[in-house]
Amino acid sequence: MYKIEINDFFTSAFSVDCVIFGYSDGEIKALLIQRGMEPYTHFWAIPGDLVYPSEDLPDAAQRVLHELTGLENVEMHQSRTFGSPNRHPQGRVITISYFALIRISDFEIKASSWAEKAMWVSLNDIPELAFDHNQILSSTYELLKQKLSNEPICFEMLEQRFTLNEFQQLYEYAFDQTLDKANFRKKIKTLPLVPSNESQKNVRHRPAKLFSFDYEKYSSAVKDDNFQFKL
Amino acid sequence: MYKIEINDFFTSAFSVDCVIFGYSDGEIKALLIQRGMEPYTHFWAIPGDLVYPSEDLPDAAQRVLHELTGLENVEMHQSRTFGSPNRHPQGRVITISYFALIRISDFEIKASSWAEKAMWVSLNDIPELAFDHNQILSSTYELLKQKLSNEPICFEMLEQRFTLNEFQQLYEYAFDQTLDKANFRKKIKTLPLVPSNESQKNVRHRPAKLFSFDYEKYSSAVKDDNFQFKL
DNA sequence: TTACTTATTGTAAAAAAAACAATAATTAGT
DNA sequence: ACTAATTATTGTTTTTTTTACAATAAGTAA
Repeated sequence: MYKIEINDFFTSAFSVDCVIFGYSDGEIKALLIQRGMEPYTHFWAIPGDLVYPSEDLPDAAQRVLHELTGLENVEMHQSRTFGSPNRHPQGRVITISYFALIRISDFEIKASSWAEKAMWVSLNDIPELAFDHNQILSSTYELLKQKLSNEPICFEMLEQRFTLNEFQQLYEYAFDQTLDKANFRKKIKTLPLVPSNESQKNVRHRPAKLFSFDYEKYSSAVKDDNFQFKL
Repeated sequence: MYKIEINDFFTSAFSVDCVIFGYSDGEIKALLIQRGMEPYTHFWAIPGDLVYPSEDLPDAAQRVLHELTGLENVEMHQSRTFGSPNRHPQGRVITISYFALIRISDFEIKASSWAEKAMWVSLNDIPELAFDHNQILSSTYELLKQKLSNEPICFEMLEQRFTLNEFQQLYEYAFDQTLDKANFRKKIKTLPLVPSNESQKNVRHRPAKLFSFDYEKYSSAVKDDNFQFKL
């Protein structure tokens, strides 16, 4: 049997894949690109690419996302790592998936580098994706749902100002259940939601008031009162 | 500027690190080895090693754990991935950490391959470890604690038969709080705990009855009644 | 028999969640 | 100015869950 040498190990590469979630029109969406490059040319995919040999992973995620979609300054968190030996046709490539939630309207997406297109796709309409990206996306969505009930991250994808109904609907969508409106409002009374003096426009009924989430108040409540977000 | 070629990417390696938790004498412990090899010779470390170029990650975790500690057939789950460019002095090595919970008394540990020693170390007494292993261990312990409150994994580290007090004490240790015994027992009434006809031995007071956890009943309850473990 | 500690059951108070009902408010359109 | 439409908002009651605390019965080793 051939004896493996230390250098035989240093023959792999790794990539980062950036699962970016957004919310609009009552649906959670993911940012996808169309590949303009081998392999899987013209397939839709999660934005991702190889990591430079001396680049840190979070930096790589930011760089790759920017190169392919134009998105800048998006802070991502680690999701899972996928490493089947044959997941990449060009060699052994392990991928570390990262994810972030952003407000769709805050960013302009623009396909560049080898991305032919970039667009938001509702989680209900995800096509067949390149590599094992369907698996990456769905496992990251599970992680997202878990975080949604324990951390106030939904406000990263809601508009900066939102109605309480929009807030509720996001949860109803994610957990696939309807919630009692009155009780929902009682529950969120403990959260640091700041009412603005503006309201919904162009609706032919009483408009809902717009609220925003006060992150500072939230983190000081967590520290001082041991407050715990839970929905 | 030097143009990077595809082959420049395929110059990295990756490893798996196996965080094995156990419970005895009222403390959660981790299985550590002492390194008998460069780098970090004689340092204590989490059992881990490089992954073969065409080996799947879960397989690698099992193999490495077996080679270093003698443990066989331990099913592990993925924790996090650590990839700082300089975390390994011999090159770019990303590590994927895996973890498992086992019953200490069910296995005999035996250092082999390049491990000089292998032993269980209480989480209260973890020394300085090789590489970034202190960080890997503590972040995996956080993950463990999170899982402890949502999944019935504690029974993987309790003795196969345990008293309700031992069960309670494990939670008190992990979450660093005392619990009311009467209320704890009411809470766990919904769990499929099967009383055995044996009791504690060699105690000079009424012995506690020994229970075991019925995994089959649990999974069918999850499926049929939508039961959710929560402690 | 005694000391020890657990098992087991109970009760009352407090808090949280769920279910449901009623009223107030605001806008677009007529 | 009025109306239809629909949501916003508050309130009440019931049910369930959690918490706190107490008391008694029971089994074993010394």
